[in-house]
Amino acid sequence: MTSDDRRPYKREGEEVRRDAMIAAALDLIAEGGIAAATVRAIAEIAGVSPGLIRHYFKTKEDLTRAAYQALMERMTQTSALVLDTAPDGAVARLAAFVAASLRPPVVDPAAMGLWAGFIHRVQRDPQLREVHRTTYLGYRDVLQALIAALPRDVDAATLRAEAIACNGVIDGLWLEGCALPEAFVKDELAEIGLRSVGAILGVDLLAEAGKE
Amino acid sequence: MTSDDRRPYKREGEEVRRDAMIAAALDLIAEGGIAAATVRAIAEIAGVSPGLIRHYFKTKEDLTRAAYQALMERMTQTSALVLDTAPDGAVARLAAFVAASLRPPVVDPAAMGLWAGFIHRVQRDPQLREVHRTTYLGYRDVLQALIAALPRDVDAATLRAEAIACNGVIDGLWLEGCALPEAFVKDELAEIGLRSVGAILGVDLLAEAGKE
DNA sequence: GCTGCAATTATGCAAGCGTATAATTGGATG
DNA sequence: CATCCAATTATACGCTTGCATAATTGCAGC
Repeated sequence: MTSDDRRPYKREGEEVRRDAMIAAALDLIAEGGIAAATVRAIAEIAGVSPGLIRHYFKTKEDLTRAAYQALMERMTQTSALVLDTAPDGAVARLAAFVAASLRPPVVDPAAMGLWAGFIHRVQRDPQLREVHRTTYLGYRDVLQALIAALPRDVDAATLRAEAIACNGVIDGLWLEGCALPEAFVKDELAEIGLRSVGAILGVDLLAEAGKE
Repeated sequence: MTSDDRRPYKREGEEVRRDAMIAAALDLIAEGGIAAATVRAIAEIAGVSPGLIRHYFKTKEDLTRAAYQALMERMTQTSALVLDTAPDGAVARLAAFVAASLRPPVVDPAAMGLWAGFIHRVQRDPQLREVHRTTYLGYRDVLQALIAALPRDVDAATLRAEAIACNGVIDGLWLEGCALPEAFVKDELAEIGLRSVGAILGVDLLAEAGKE
């Protein structure tokens, strides 16, 4: 005999379901922190019963790992996208990259909340740590390549230090912009970033950025 | 009739107990994330029964708020402490302050984990947000005062932008040093920070910092 | 259309959570 | 040294959590 109040469902491939669960987890963490991403809540947003999560992820920690990896890949992808539409010229490209990193949608409180929510696990879980290291260094390498393309003459050690410093400026300003959005007027952060990175590198990025 | 297996205790003043609970909460969050800071665990580490927490903090959220405030005050205080023993001269004092912010014990993975753990609540809880704003701006004011003391001639708006930028550099480098401690050799971050802040302000901080 | 099986849902459980409330006790006060 | 009250502990309750397991169902292949 068949029970009649059982939720109807549609069969889906494994990938569809996994992606839906990961997306749901990220949405929940972004909005309500790690604590909000319970198995039941994730299931509800993914349009699925809680049991199915267990079916696709051996444990909740597994789902968390997958979500973090997806997040980092998405962020890296977004950064790469900025470069595709950047203008010609080394200085202009660097300026565009810096400015884009300090404006919405990159500067976004929700993104920071998401990132911060994972930090603790990243520090403890070696697998997550490796994902973090790779993506962070990947971003810095892109920045370093942009700096290296500038019409200057510097040695490798200086270049590395400059890349770290510029990355630090960008990260720090990004952080402050996310944490206290109302403390800065529109484009203030981008201007400060351009001026600071320019000062560190001895290049005028502000003039170049205004041209677009 | 008195029960005989009841835990003996010593009476303490309110402040002693509150401090102990706050310290216990911070320790737990630092080690195991926000999730580890349960009422029972906090009580155990504070050497107290769980019920007492409810007695001194109306709700757990209250304790969380107090812990965050204590954390932020401690961090600012630690950085500012250097100023007491800093050498004379505006440039040297600024250099000492910047360098101290980019070395242990300020640069500390546990501190970052702690900070990250609070971020989400900071974004949503207006009271926590106010604590964050105040302490953040407090730190920036100290930095801005140090910059203003430099033997230069700049207007107020430029000074503010410079303070934000320098704060951004420091925050960003601090973050990277905490997140990937093994990615930098000793004092590398401090040197990069000094060079970058110096470049932004048009002052040579590195030469000055080496003198101590 | 029937069958079989993976995909999916439903149910249950033990543990841990924050909080409320009642009972006990330490130690200053007289 | 008896008293008394705030400081403290103990107990219990209602929820939620992650996870295990059993029951059901959609749908492709015959």
